[in-house]
Amino acid sequence: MGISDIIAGFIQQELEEAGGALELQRSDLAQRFNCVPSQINYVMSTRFSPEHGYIVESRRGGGGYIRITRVQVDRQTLLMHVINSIGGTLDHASARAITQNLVESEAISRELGQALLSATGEQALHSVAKEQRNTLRADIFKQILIHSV
Amino acid sequence: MGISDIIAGFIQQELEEAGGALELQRSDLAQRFNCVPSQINYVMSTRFSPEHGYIVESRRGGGGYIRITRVQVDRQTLLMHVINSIGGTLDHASARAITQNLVESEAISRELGQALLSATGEQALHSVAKEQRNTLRADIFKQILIHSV
DNA sequence: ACACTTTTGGTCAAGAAAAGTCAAAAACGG
DNA sequence: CCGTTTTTGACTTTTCTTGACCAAAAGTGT
Repeated sequence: MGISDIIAGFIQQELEEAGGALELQRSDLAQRFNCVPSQINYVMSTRFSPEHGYIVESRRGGGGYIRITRVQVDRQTLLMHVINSIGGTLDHASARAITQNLVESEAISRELGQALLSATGEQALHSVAKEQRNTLRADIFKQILIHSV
Repeated sequence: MGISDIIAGFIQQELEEAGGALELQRSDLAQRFNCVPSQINYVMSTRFSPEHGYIVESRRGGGGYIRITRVQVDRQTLLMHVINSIGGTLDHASARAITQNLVESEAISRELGQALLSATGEQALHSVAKEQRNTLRADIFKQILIHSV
């Protein structure tokens, strides 16, 4: 087991104790585990990405920090389920149906639902050839959902 | 947390109590927080700028002051302004800058800002030819904003 | 009125304190 | 052996702090 796993484990434990949100300093962590600071970035991007159910915010400069927040599981699993169920293409009618479901089950806000439909509507995609639209629509749709977690 | 954050927090609290407008003295503040006066200018320009929704006026000389007024911009006109200012194409860096401005001025929520960037990011658009992306990005960006009003 | 002094606030640039990026090198699994 | 994941470190960018010097408004004495 490499150092990345050890660091990830430590963070998860801390997160547990802190109840889901945690603020730490990159250089501190690096020092504690005797690794280069950029290792922390690696751990963040491979194990605490939105896809994994975490939000990571940070700030540079004096007093900088890295804040990790674990996102609600219910919502997350539902969203992941939806994301995975969307294949490589998505037609407009399906997009509408899925969005409506998500909004009604309160997995996403009405506002975000509107954004999903706006971003993947015919108006937005009209410059792209018809045969390409459903592929693109799937990509955009999934990207928005992934990053909304 | 650095001193800038502490000062900003203090001012915001005072602003709250005073109902949105506040007059203070630079040297007083500096003394209270034990920092150089120019630190106050730094806090003003980084946290109470117009983009953050504040107007700051000041006067030098005897009885000088710094007056901070919280102002709420009309969301709709600001959005329309932005939408109109976006031409037929939009590169990723500009999209990021505009989004950040909108979020910071509270014209859109952080969530919608994230959606904007997700929908117009390289990830989402990778299936489309590079030469087409900036056009498409502009379309998507505008559609989301238009329907968010 | 006018010149001088005092009292404020403004600007800018240097340096320090973080965090981010990216790609090469190393380690690992099949 | 080959492809993927991990580890490192050189270089970049952002944010914050400090201090020296500048500019304006008010006060004061003539």
